[in-house]
Amino acid sequence: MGVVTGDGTVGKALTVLDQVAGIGRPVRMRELLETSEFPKPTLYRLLQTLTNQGMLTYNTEAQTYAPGIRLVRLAHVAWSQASLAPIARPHVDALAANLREAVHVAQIDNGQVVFVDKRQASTKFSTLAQAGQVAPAYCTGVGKAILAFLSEEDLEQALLQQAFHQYTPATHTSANTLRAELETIRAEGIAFDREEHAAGIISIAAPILTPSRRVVGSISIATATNRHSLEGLGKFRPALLECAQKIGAEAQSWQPPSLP
Amino acid sequence: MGVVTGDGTVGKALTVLDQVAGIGRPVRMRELLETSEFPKPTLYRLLQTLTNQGMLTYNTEAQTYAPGIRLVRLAHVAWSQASLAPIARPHVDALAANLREAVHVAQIDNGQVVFVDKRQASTKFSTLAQAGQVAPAYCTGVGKAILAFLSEEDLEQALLQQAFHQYTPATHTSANTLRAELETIRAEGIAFDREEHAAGIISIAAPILTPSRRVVGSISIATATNRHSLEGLGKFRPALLECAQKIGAEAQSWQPPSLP
DNA sequence: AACGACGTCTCATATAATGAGACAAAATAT
DNA sequence: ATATTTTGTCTCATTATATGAGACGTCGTT
Repeated sequence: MGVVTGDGTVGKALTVLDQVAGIGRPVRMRELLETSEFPKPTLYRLLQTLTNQGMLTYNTEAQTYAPGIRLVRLAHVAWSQASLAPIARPHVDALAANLREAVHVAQIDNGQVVFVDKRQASTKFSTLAQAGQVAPAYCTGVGKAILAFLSEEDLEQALLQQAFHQYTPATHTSANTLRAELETIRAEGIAFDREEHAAGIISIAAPILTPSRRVVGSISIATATNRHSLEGLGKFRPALLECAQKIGAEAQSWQPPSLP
Repeated sequence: MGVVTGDGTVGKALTVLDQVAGIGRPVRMRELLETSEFPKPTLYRLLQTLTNQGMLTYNTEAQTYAPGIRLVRLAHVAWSQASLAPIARPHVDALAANLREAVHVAQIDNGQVVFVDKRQASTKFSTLAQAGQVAPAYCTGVGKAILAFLSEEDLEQALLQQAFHQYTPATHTSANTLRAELETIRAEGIAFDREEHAAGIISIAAPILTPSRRVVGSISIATATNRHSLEGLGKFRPALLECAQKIGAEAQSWQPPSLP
């Protein structure tokens, strides 16, 4: 599920690359080996290949691997072409200027949502470093906002890719209860995360729809329950919808990366 | 030079990935084939593999390839770990707030410089989309600022990687004239691009040195000759050095990706 | 000094990839 | 309307690459 297997050595190398990238800090080969599907010499060789190619970097003193500068080079190209963030950013900045909360931009990818940008009026917080974060679709505001507007076929496919793991008592644990809520989201144009993914975190989200009603992503305002209530978040609905509508208008010719 | 060959199928796939990413817009297989080193079925299969893996996306209507969402996911991890930008950004924002010009952050990669961030007080211009851009080291301010502070061994290696192509009459065309200027840069702590890479474009740059005098990158202020003179750029020297020093202090434990 | 942990290397064997040529569909030229 | 060209896709005999058990070396721990 998710990452396609059966693509020979390239697939294996990318699996290793994902594993290193997923750790989020420099990591030794031994630690990678613990959860790797590959035997030690194979893992070693794949790490060597990726390092030689600049996709990973190796710290000889600490004996650790980390993402490499070639990945950074590819990163920016990918971000500017394959994500909504360049189109969305000016609109999200305008929205965020009037808020104390952060505004997120997300897209769907293999049934998960990828946060591609986060903007906040305050510049205290590093933004891009938190982009690229992945979350489940079925229990996030941004995820449900996208699911609700997928085509019937894409929705069925996406529902098969949900784990329905119960993160909190509020989490959907079946496709059927989720379907019912998706109907409501379609009617109201807005999705809420009611502490479904993490206790104490709520959000309000709107889908980004092109003029031809194709869903390409979503935006959300997330906050902590000790800062806002759901009712309080509801007040952001008009501004959020307007912002999403403006992004959608510019995204008519933008093509989201298709599912593998 | 630059990208290591001899890494089998993974190396080939990454070469194709770079080619698609380097185009900067969706591209058809035929166009890729024109400059590809691979025969048609090989290129076709590598493109299929990368698309299956989510590193590229394929638009069936336009029959074009473009970077895929999996690359975006990897992108953000790489950017936050493998680039100086997260550390540098708050300092560069503070510097840029007082300027009309853009401030760039760069790192060295295989003898070239990679721009990893660009900040400007005005938000009119898309910033991140221009990061990831690569330029030669020998004829850019950021490049010369880094070269001047490399170890003897790393400098020799980097000089071998310079093409010394003459972009303008001001461009260095030999290692010897460059070495002389690197001495001056070391003495003054500042590098200038005197229309060496592009006519009409000048910049002032400072290396980012950790407390242990390791060069990890550089920052620069670039402008057009019809907006500033070199003398005018010289006035930014104290602020640029201070900004670089602050970044360097925080970068002591940060490890730049090592050369493959 | 002995042992364990971890990274690195070897090579017989297995698997994956190659690329010329063929084919199909769409686009272009006549 | 028909012929030709272009482009993308597929096949398969052959070649090249990759595998992974076991061994080895270095470093850390006991």
